[in-house]
Amino acid sequence: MRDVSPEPGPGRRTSAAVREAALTLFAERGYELTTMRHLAEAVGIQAASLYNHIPSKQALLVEITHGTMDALLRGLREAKRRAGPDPADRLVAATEAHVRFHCEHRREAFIGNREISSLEPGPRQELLDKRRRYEHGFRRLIQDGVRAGRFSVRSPKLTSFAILEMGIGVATWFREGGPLSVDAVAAVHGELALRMVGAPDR
Amino acid sequence: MRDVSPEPGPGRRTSAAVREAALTLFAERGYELTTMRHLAEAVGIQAASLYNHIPSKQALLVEITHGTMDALLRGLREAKRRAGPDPADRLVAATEAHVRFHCEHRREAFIGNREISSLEPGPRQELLDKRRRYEHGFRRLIQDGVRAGRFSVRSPKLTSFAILEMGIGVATWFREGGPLSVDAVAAVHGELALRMVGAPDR
DNA sequence: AACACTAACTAACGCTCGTTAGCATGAGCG
DNA sequence: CGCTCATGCTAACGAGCGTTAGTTAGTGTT
Repeated sequence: MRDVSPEPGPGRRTSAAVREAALTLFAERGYELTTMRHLAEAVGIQAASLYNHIPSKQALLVEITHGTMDALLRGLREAKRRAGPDPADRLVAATEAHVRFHCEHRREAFIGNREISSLEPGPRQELLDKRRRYEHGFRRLIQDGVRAGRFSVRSPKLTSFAILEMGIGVATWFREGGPLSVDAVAAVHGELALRMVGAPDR
Repeated sequence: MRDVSPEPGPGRRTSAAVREAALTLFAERGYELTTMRHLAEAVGIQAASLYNHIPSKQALLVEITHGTMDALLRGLREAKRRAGPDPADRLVAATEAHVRFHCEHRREAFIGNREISSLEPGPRQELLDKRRRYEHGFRRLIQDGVRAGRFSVRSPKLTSFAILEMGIGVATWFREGGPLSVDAVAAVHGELALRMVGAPDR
C-alpha cells in the first residue's frame, strides 16, 4: 500500500528534507534527544526509511558540523580577499562575515558549537582542529593590525576569542524577521570589534 | 559484605561527591550522554544507590543550572553594590564578576548554557527568566552610562549580549593553572567592555 | 517486455537507559 | 542491648533507542 503519487520530483527531495529536519530538530532538542523516529516523523516517512538517505545518525551530525566549519573557513578567506590590505577593513570584513553566517545559519552554528561532545573522537578532533585554524585566522588579523600600529590590545588571543564568541552568541537569539536585520547586527559587531582592538572610531 | 570503615565522616560526604561528579561528567560528556552508571562509577557506588542522595537525574540538573544562575545574579548585585555610582566602575565590576565566575565555575557555567534543552519545560522556563533578568541588569548598566553621557553605543541590547557572551565563552577554554590567571582574564574583559561601550581608556 | 534501481514499508533485534523493589549492614542513640 | 535510620547492595523492569532484515511498489532504461 503505497501513496499513489508520492514524489513530486526526483528522490533527491527527501534527502534534502532529512537534512533540513535534522537541522531544526538537532538545534531545538539537541542531538541526543532527537530520535530517528522524531526525524522520520518530521520528514513524513518511517524511521527505517531514513537509512535510504543517510548511513547513520552520527554521519548526519558529522556532515552538519563539518560542513558548517568548512563554510566558516571559506567565509573568512573570502572576506580577507575582498577587504584589501587595510587592517581595520580586514577585521571588520571578517567579523561581519562571521556574524552574518551566525544569523543566516543559526541552526548549523548552534549545532556545531553545542554538539561537539556528541561527535565520535575522530570527527570531534578534526572539528576542533578546524575551529583552531579559524580562530588563528582572526588572531593573525589582530596581530597584523598591532604590528602596523593601528590596533592596541592587551592580548590578541583573548581579543580574538572575545570577538568570535560574541558572534557565536548571535545564533542563540537572532530571529529572521525580528526587529534587527542581519546587516544591522553585522554592522554593530563590526564596530564593536574595531573598538575592542583599540582602533579609532571611523 | 560491606567495607569495614566506609565513612570517614557523615553521609553528607557522598552527596557532595555525587554533585561533584555530576559537574564534571555533565560538563565533559553532556547530560544525555552521562548515565547514572557513569555517575555511580565516578562516586564509587552502584547506580541504584545514587537515589539515596538525589530524587532523579533531572533534579540534579535542575539544582546545578538554577544554583548557577542564582549565583550569577547574586554576583551581579554584589558587584553593583561594591562599585559605587560611577557608570564605568559599575560596568567593569559587573563584567569582572561575570568573567570571574565563568573562570572559577567553568563546569557549572558550561552546563547552565548547554543543557537548557535537557531541562523539562517548567524548570527551563524559570531558568530562561533568570537569564533574562541577568541580561537586563547588564543592559541597565549600559543605559545608565549612556544617559550620563559617559558611554556611546549603537545598541545597548546587542552590546550587553556581546559582553555577556564573550564572558560565557571563557568557560569553554579557561584552565586553572594555565598561562592566564583569573585576574588577568577578568581585567582584559573589563577593559574590552569599557571599549565596547565607547568609554575613554583609563 | 524485462530488468535494475530507488525508496518506501513492517517487523524485530539487541542493547542501554532511568528507575524501583527488596534486602543487608553498620552507626547513633535511648 | 535493641531500635531506627541512613546508605549501600543485587536484581530486574518497562521503555525506548539506533539499526538491520526482508519485502514491495513505482520509475526509468535497454
